[in-house]
Amino acid sequence: MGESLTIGELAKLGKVNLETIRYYEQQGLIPKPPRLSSGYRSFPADAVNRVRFIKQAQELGFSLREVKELLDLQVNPDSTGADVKQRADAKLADIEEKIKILQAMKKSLMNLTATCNGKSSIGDCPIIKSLNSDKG
Amino acid sequence: MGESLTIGELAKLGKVNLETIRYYEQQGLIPKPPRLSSGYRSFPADAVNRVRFIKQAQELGFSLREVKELLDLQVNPDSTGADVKQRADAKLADIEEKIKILQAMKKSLMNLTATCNGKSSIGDCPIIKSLNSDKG
DNA sequence: CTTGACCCCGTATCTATCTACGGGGTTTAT
DNA sequence: ATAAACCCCGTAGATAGATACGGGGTCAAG
Repeated sequence: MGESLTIGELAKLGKVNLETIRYYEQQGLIPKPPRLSSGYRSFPADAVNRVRFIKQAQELGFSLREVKELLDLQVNPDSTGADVKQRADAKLADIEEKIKILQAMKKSLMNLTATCNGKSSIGDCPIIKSLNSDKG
Repeated sequence: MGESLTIGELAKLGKVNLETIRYYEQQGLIPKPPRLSSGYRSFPADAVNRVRFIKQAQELGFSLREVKELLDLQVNPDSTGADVKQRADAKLADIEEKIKILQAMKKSLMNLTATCNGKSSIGDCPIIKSLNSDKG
């Protein structure tokens, strides 16, 4: 353990473009890594996890700004525990909301595949309807 | 019921910009509405649900292209049930994956708030680590 | 029958998130 | 010690998803 990575290695392991790494660094999503005497970046091995986390969170509909907020929850050591808790709770609410909606979508889709299980025409199976339950 | 909406009303009810409605129509996410003699669009009342669905799905990380695929599941009447089922199952897998990741994030966050419950400094509560369980 | 709010369309502009380019140093394998 | 492969930086270009602009019709109230 404790291997360090070049930007290219990190990009490959994180399954993103090399330029994306530089972009994330610029945006403060990845801490600025130390440099070798050559000027090359030298990333710690666990930077891979951070890159993947960013990508996954994005796929869940979080903007990079929001991802940064999530990451800052664990990084910011000068914020009080209470402050962190408050922000974490807000994120938690976001997450729970997403889960709820996804579960409603899942239910509708399962209903759709059950209803239209291999033959009948569909017309208007209620994918949309099962959302929009109550929120405004 | 059966009221029809102007584009402006639809935008307001759907909580999006008016231009966004035209954009969605252009992109095939909203069916082209009939026009009044004036040329004004006349949307059915339930277009609101569609707009909201689109927004919600986006917040869950689906691109507009993917949203369209979801919507087409219910609209396309000339696809066989089996075809629809296959595509629905694919979407279902996407959704379940998202739910899984969100649940992992939720767990980590809850752990974080529990651990750092109002006082201790945090340092490196494992938000990131609990993701990246196994997928590649 | 005018005024303000609303709609039309086409086109241009904006933001977020990358991705590519170009000219140059560095490392590595032969 | 040289060629391939990699990295640096700054800047430009690409893509998705809106948003805005501008010149002009339309509708409803007074």
